[in-house]
Amino acid sequence: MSKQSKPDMPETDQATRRIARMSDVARLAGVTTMTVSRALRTPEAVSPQTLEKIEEAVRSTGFIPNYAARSLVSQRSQIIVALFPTMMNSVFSGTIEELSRQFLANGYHLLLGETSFDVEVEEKLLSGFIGWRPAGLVLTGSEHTDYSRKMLENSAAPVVELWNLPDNPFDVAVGFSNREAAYRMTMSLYEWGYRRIAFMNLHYPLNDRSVDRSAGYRQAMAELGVPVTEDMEIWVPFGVESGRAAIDRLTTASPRIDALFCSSDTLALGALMGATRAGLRVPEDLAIAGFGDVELASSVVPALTTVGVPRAAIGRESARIIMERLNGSYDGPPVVDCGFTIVRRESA
Amino acid sequence: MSKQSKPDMPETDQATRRIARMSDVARLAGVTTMTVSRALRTPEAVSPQTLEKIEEAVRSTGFIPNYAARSLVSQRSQIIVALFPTMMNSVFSGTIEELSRQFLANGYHLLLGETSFDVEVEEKLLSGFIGWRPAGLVLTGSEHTDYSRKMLENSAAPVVELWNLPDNPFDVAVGFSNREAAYRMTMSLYEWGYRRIAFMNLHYPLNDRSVDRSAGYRQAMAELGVPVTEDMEIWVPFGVESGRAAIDRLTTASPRIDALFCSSDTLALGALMGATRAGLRVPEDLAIAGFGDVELASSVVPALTTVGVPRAAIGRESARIIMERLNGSYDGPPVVDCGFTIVRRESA
DNA sequence: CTGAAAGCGCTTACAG
DNA sequence: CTGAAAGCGCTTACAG
Repeated sequence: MSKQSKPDMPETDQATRRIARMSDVARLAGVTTMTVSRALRTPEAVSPQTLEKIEEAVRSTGFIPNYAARSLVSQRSQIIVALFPTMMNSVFSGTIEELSRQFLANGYHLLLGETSFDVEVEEKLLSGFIGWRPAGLVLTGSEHTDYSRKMLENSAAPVVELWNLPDNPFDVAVGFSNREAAYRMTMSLYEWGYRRIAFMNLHYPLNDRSVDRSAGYRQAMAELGVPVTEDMEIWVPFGVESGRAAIDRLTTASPRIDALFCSSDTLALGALMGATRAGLRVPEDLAIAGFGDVELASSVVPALTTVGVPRAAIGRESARIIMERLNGSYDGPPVVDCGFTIVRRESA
Repeated sequence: MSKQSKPDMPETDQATRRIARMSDVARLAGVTTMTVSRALRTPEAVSPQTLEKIEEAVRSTGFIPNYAARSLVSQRSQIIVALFPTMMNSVFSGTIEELSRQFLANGYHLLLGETSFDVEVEEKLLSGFIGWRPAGLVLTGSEHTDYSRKMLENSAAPVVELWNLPDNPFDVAVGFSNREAAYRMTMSLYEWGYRRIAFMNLHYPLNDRSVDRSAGYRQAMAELGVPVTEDMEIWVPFGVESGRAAIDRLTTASPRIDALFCSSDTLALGALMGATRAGLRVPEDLAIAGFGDVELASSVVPALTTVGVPRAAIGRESARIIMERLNGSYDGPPVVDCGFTIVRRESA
C-alpha cells in the first residue's frame, strides 16, 4: 500500500513490484517513449532493429500501457457502457456474451450495469459510468429519464438502444417488434385451438417492451373477438416465483383460462412448474407459452413453446454499429429489425 | 465525431455538446479548479457560499469528473476487475450482483470478464484489463498461468480468489470447501439409501473446483466401500444439454446406477429433464442431486436436492475484504470459509 | 524512421 | 478557506 518512494532505480522489493511505465521500457530499449508508443500501435512505422529491442524491453518489464493516460491524451476511451435490466436472465446473457466478445476483439472493454428495470437506476448508473467518457453506450429499451438523455447528448458518443423498434430512437436502435411478437404468439395460440388466452406481463408500466407486448396481446384478442376480462392480464414482478405463484390465481378464474402466454421464459418456466405441481396437464389443461427461448426452454418437460429472440444477432449488430459509428462508416437505418420467431414445442 | 475545433467559447451546436470540464465549472463559479475539486470530494472544507456557487455551476453544466484524469493523477483507479467462468450461470450471477452492488456503493466500477473455465482466456483478459491499473481484482479459483501471476504481482493490488479454500491463496481467498461439499453430498445420498452413486463433473482438468469435488466424491465412495467403476464418474462440458445427454449413457450402465450427483445445478436440471423424458421416475428410478442451489432448483418438479452455496455472502465478503485491504484495515485470515449447506428436496 | 515539445483533465502537496 | 505550481503517463502534431 505504501507508495511514498518513487526512485528512478528500483531497489526494494516493493519498488520492484511497481508496474512499469513506458519510460522504463524506453530507457531499457535506448529510445524515447514516442518510439515505444509507435512500436505498440503502429509497429510498421518503426525499424526492425528498434522494434526488436523494444519488444524485448516490453517482455522483460511486463509492460502494459496505462489506459487512463491513453484515454486522457487521445481523447477517446476504450470503454463501452452496457446497461441491462438484469443479468439473471439468460436471454440478456446471450446478448452480453456476444457484445463482450465483439468489443474485446476490437480493443474495447465493457462496463456492465444492471438497471433492475428502473430508469432511475439507469440514470444513477449512467451518471457514474459517464465519468469514463465511454466511446459508446448500449442501453436496453428507449425509456430514459430527461437527465439521462442530457448526459447521453453531452457525451456525444454513439448510443444503441436494444430490444425494441422505437419510433424515435435516441441514436440507433437494434431489436425486434415486441408488439408484433406478442400479437403473433397470441394469434398462434388461437390457431392452435386455445380461446381464453391469459397474458402474464412484467409489471413495469414505464417499460416500453411491457407496454408493447400488452398492446400486441390486446390487439390480437380484439381482432379475435375474445373479451379480455380483468383477471386475464396479470402483471407480476420478474422471477421464477412470480410465474409459479400466478398459477393459483389463474386456476380459480372463471370462465376457465385455457392458455397462458408469459412475457418472459423465466415466468413461463415458473408457471410450468406451478402447473405441474398443481396437477394440471400441460398443454391439455393449460397451455403455456413463453418469450425469449432460453436454453432450458427446449429441455424442460414439456418443452416450452416460446418466442425466439435473436439475442446473439442483437449483440453482434449493436457492436458492429457502434464501431462503425466510431469510425464514421455507418450508413444503415436508425432502426435495425433483427426479427423474432414463433417456436412451437410441446407446451402449447 | 468531429473534434477539430476546441474553442474556449463554444459557439456551434457540436461545441456546445462538448462535455464540461472542471475548468468550465470553475470559471462559472468564479473559483479555481482546485476549489471545485475540493467541493466535490470534501465539501466540508469549502465555505458554504462557495459551495453553493459551485453546486449551481455543476448542475447547469452537467459536469461529471473525468475518471481517466482522476485515476492518472491520484495513482489509484476506481476499477475493480472481476473474472468468472461464465455469466450464464445464476450461481455466479448472484455473486456478481452482490459484488457490483457493494462496489458501486463505494464508488468502484466492476469490469467483468468471462474466462470460459480457461486459464489462458483468463490471462488474455487480465493482460487487457490490467491496463486500467485496477484497484483490486476478483478471480474465480486459484489456478492461474505464470504470466497471470506475474501481472497480479506487478499490479500490487489486492486480489481475492473466489469459490474455494486453497492451501496457498495468492492473496486472500473467499469460498467454501468443494472437496468437503462433494464428500458430504455423496455421504448424504448413501444415508438416504442410494448405493451406486454416479458423479457428473465438469470436464476441466485444471479447474481446482472440479478436481476437489472429484476428490471429495471419491473419498466418500472409498470410505463407503462402494467401488467407482469407470462409467460412474462422467466428465462433461458445461450446459443443460450435457446433463440431458448423459442420461442415455447412464441408463445403460451395469450394474444400474441409482443416484446421480451433478457438479452443477445446470447439469442436474438437464439430467432431471432427460430422466423425465426417458420415463424414469425421480428419485425412485434415479435420484438426482445438484450443486449451487439456483433459483429454479426449488421450483422444478421434482424439486432439486442440491448443495447450497452462499453466493451473496461470497460476493459481500470479497468486496468488503478488497475495500479493507485498500485502506489497510484488513486483519482477517488469508482464507475465509463461507460454508455450504446440504439442501434436501424431492429429487433425492 | 525518430525525437522534443506540449498538453489531456484532473489531484497532490504545498503556501498563504 | 483558497490558490499557484507541478505532474500523473501517455499521444498528438509537429520538425528533422
